[in-house]
Amino acid sequence: MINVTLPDGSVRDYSEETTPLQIAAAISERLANDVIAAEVNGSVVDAMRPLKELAEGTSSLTLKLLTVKDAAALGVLRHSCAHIMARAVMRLFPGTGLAFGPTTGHGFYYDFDLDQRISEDDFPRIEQEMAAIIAEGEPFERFMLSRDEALELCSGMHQALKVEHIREGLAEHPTLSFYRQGEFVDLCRGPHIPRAGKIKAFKLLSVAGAHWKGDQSGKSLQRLYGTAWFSKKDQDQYLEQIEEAKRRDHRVLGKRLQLFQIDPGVGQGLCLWLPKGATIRAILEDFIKKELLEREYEPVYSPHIGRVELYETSGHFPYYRDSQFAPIFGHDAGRIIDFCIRKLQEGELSAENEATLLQAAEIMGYQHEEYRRASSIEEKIAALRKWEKQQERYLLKPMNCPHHVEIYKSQPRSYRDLPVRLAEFGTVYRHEQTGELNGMLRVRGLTQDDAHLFCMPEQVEEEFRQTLELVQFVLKSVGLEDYRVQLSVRDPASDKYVGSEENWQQAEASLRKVLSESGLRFTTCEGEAAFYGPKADFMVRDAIGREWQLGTVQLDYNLPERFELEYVGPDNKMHRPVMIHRAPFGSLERFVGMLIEHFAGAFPLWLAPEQIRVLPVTDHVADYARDVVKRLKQAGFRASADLRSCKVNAKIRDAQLELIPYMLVVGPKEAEANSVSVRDRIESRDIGMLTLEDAIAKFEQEVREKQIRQVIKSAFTIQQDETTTENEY
RNA sequence: GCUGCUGUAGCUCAGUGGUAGAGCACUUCCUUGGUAAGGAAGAGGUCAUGGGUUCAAGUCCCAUCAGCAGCUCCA
Repeated sequence: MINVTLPDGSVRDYSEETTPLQIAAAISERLANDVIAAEVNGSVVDAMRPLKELAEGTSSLTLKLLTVKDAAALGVLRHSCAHIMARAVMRLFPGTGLAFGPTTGHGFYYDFDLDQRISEDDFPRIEQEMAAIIAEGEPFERFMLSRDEALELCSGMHQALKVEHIREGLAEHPTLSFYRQGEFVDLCRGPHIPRAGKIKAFKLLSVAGAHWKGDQSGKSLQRLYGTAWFSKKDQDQYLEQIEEAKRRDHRVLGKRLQLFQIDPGVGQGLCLWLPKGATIRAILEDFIKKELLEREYEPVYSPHIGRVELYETSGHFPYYRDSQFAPIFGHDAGRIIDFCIRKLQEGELSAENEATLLQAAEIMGYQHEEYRRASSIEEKIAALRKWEKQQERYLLKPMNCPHHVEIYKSQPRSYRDLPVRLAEFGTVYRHEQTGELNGMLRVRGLTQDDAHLFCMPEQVEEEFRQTLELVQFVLKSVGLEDYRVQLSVRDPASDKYVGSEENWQQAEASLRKVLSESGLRFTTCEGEAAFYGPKADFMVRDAIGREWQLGTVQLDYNLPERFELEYVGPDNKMHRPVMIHRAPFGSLERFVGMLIEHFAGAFPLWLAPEQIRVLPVTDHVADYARDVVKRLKQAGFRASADLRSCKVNAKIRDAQLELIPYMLVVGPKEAEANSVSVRDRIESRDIGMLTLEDAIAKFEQEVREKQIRQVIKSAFTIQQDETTTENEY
């Protein structure tokens, strides 16, 4: 007998062969019908497995029956739907190789190894086949095999990837679980729904390429994405949210509202801020500048390029070489010498090519006596490097920190001067892979609202605390109040990090301590730290529930060491300061792109590029309209008049579509009374006639308070983390 | 960077190997109006670029460039 504790606290004994499904059936037939899976001792398992398996050798367990009402059950449903999709694909495309088929935040995918291309045109027949499988309602059956049996089964089914995975990825597992549904058998950890009929709504969404085990050099697979739900209604809501996200796309709105442009003639990932977009950015910049002055930051400016040595010292150049724009060489032969060094290091330079390259470098003016004398590869590299260092080499700056470090070093610092807080809207350039570029969200030239704080070790926690407070303050000012912090620490097993063990431990401990004390929600991510230090990233949820990585605070004990930063302590000895890198918005491109989507283009009054438009009813009141605009501008508003000789209806429609917060309709009546009829974009109606003074006072208050009167939200409320479930099998 | 899809007027998009199309926007004229589109006329094109196949290419093929989706990456 097994002792089972149910969520209501009741305890009962069941025979070892009893399944959670049978327990449900004993309670009520309806419950049994609703059961999707079970939660035993906190983990989700099949409802069709006998208790003795689930108890894992013990004689008691806690059991929760998961039904369509439990979010955890949705993942089980979707994973089963992935199996059904795979089954349908195998029926329609014989010879399909199976890779992995996990669930995602809102659905599932399955990777297929298949020569024939699946396109969206194939979706209807795949969906039809899936519907047929679901209608048959066959059960999912679990069975266990030894490694040898599993290998035999998978190779018998010609599933080479599964065979490989059992041999390599699952080498530690003595036995392996499989699930059978009709003729379809798949190596799978489970759990699954009892029968296919539980799936009430599903849809294939897209097909795209993927790599076997996420390895870029691995086999190319076709990934089919889909979603599945307990009800048609849930699915419709989800699909509507996808449509809503499309409607908000900042690339579409940015074009329609003339906020920014990315022009192939200028270059991939290089953003042109059009006047309206630039206005939003300028307002945000002014807002932050003012805030930083109050918090005793000092403004600095630094150039867009710097000597390569600067980034060699910082470590950025060697670490991120492939994602930077190529260095600018002052000497014609610089590029050839640089190429030779790299190829020598990689051992890929043939004697013939070496001679050719050197001859070319010589023609360009490289003096190579020392190189000729070199007898080993190391000596050759040293000779080339020595020459290289005598030449000018510049890099478009990928980070602002080295420049700010040099500013710190420009004078001797006393402990009395610390903390030194250097702030700059620093524009940096990164040669992101073409496939990564995405509107303003991922660009090659970006401006960070950057600052570097240099402080004594004992000041670190207080500075970090204040920085967290600043980030929270600025996010709140734009109405973003739903966020969590992700603490990214190093992966102890990796060697990509610079600096000593003590420094890392100290940095991570400080961040963790302050975060814990702050009361902020935070999660820890191993292996996500920057190469020079741990960081706390702000993950902000927007109006329709999507999460964005915006602000970041990073703690750095390493750059001060690399650049040998110092200050004179009270003991009259030299000490090493600690650096904090921080950017509350992250980059202005990304931040504004995110804001466009968050507000769906309808910015609050204090941020709207055009705040007020004056609409004369007839040409006869054009002069009065101009006068109103003039007075609005004198009061500090961004306003214009629509003086076209068309009907006021048309002017209103255009202003509404341009998402201008307020429209002031003026006709003979208003001109007579020195007043305006205010139309509110949000309410989409006339809210009455005010004197111009009263209207200005109303708008001024709204701007002063940074009121956010409307955030267009999605009706969609079912939200889960966008994390893909770990897919061990 | 990889896999796939896409590229026609300023925008959104039709276009079956045989003379380049629509709606909106734009320009001009008429209209002078009261809270989401008044009317008419006009202008606007190297069909992304470069090759190829063909009597004939926007349409078929190849390459390049750019965009999109996903993968991989993100200081």
